[in-house]
Amino acid sequence: MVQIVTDPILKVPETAHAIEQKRRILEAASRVFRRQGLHATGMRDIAAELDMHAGNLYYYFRNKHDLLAFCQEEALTGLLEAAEEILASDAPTGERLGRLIVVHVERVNEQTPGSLAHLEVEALEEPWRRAIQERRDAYERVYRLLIERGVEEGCFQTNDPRVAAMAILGALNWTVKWYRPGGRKDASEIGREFAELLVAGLTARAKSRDGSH
Amino acid sequence: MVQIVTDPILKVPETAHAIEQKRRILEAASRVFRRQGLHATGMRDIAAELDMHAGNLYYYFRNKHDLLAFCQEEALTGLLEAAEEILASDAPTGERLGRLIVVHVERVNEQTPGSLAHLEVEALEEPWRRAIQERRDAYERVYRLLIERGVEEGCFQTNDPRVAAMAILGALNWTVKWYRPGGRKDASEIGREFAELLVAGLTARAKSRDGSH
DNA sequence: TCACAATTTGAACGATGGTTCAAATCGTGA
DNA sequence: TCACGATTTGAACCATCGTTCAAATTGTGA
Repeated sequence: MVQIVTDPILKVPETAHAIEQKRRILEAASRVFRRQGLHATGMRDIAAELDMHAGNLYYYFRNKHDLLAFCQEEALTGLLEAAEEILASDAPTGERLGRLIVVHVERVNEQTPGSLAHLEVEALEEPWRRAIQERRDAYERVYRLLIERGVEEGCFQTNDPRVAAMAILGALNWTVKWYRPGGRKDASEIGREFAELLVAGLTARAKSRDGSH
Repeated sequence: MVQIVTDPILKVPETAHAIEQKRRILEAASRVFRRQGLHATGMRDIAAELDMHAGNLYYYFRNKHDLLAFCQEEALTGLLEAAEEILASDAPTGERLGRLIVVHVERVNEQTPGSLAHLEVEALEEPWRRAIQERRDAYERVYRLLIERGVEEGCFQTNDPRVAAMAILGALNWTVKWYRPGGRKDASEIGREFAELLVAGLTARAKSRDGSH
């Protein structure tokens, strides 16, 4: 994982135990953030989730922002890797966008750490915020570039690919506000229905524009 | 404005000055909430925005939750009124949905108090939370019912009107995270482009389903 | 001008939560 | 078994923030 802060690196011996503890702390933090909400979660809550004391968290993380940024970093890394994989495939553009949508909804709703990716970057202070914001921007660009490519190919039609990308990402990100595992539909189904709606919104007008249907 | 808390009503003489002060406080609170973020805004910040002291806020509002709920209540009232007006019109269903979308984006981004409507209801405690959640649910139902009506009429096609409604509302609500007044496009333009994309996503497959085009 | 209600002030209080760190405990290799 | 590094504890500290309220100030009607 790329070091994302510019302060002197916190010196923790990279023992197997330390690596495992950091992973456990990040996972616990994500669960509690998701369950209680970001702002209602304190360091004591995260520590309690692991039957440890808050002081211990500071052995592995510089401060709360450091911990939160690691959570978001990991989530964004997962999304970016998934995005690269999908972009590298030779599927049609519309199908690629659809798969991006499904993967996004799945990852932010069904996997920890996941739900915090770029959702509340404003809860971070500098320099963590900038680091995460850049990763987030890179992820948004994936959507915009894919939409632009679709417009070039003639299979999408939109006046402003960036606005379309933001609309799509908004729909996807807002799912963490209302979707709960264990309901009538799982995140994959939600993702697929979102993909149908949102991709159709782009392709429909391309079809009616070029008259071929 | 309907009294939304069940605690004994805070006794403030309804003088012209008091009414004007509450309005000014709500407007200032919305501005600061919007500028700094809900959780980074304290009572002292809101008071400072009006060159007054935090203690004074407690003359007009029971507590911070009361103030926040008033903000959200006002925003939701505006949205619900606009929704009722649009539903009462005799425009085609797709056009009505489009107008709802535009009005929503405009209201949450260009008007104070606006941006806080149902965005962070989880920041409220009971009984304020329940009151706002009910209003919010009523507003979501407007979208779902309109989509269901469109499906019945054959101009929309979707497997799950509720999921479609949530996708649309997610796209709309997320605009407060990234849209800033003064950019290349105003909120109305953003709203119109959203409407094109999202309504097209519903109508497109209805067209391809019934084969008439 | 005065009495009184309305309104504002601003210091203080209590709770919360991030953070620190000396001491204690644990784990490991010799 | 022991020394030493790794890790954890947990109380304390400090800052912040919501809230209170006695006192002061302002506004208004008689």
